[in-house]
Amino acid sequence: MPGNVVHVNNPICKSTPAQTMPPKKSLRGGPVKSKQSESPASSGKEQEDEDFTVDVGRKKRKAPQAEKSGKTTNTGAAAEKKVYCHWLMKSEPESRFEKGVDVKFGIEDLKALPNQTGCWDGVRNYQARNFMKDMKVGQRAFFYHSNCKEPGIAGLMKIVKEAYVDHTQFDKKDAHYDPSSKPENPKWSMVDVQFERMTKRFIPLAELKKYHLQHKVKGGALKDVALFTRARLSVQPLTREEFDFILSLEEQHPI
DNA sequence: GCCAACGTTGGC
DNA sequence: GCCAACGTTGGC
Repeated sequence: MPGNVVHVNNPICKSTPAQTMPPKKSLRGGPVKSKQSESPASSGKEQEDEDFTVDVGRKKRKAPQAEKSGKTTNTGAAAEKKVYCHWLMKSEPESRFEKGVDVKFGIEDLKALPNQTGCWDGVRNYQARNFMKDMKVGQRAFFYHSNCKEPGIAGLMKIVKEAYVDHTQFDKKDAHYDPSSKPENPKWSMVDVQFERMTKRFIPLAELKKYHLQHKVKGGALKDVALFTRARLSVQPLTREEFDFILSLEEQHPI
């Protein structure tokens, strides 16, 4: 573990939710409490999730600047919002300095945190943030290694706390400080995630791309996967089919 | 290090 | 609201 937990910082996680830490490096203390137990969603049984769409009536254009998420221009008509239950979240496993701060945070870093749990902070893109706001406790996400020697999926994690204010937006020392965001009206959110397991084998981006290209032609689960159709999004939704297909690759020989 | 894709900003 | 300039992401 990082000598001092201190800066595991990335577009991601640092702190451990629960955690009481020396006041000094605060940040880390994490966001307040982490009641990991009583989580709404996971009470009772694992709700078998299936993707579906919800009628959200007409969209209210709130207004923040560029806050348009999809291309759904919505002129009054009823809008539909797809509900996802599976996710892919990107983080960089290799050191890189942003504003003097190392943003490295690979799956091993998550695993090394107390309770193998951390908060996914640093997301500064509205679409990605909105997807995090849609996440529910108990849902699974792939931990994707980006901007590194071998990009691809390294493991699985679970959402253990739903979206709440990302405190790093107010921290001048943080790599993702956002001076335009005010505490009275925070712009950015984060969720807490817990390491679940490594995938049985690393699933390289290049392999996923081969399937994507193949599926675009012949049809298949990955024909529209966000990893390629919305490549720059750091938090992406996956349909159940996409998630299951990718997970099944663990058992297959690489192509 | 290059650069394509695409998100954000800000003038008009 | 349009759109050019600019900035960022992230594969290669």
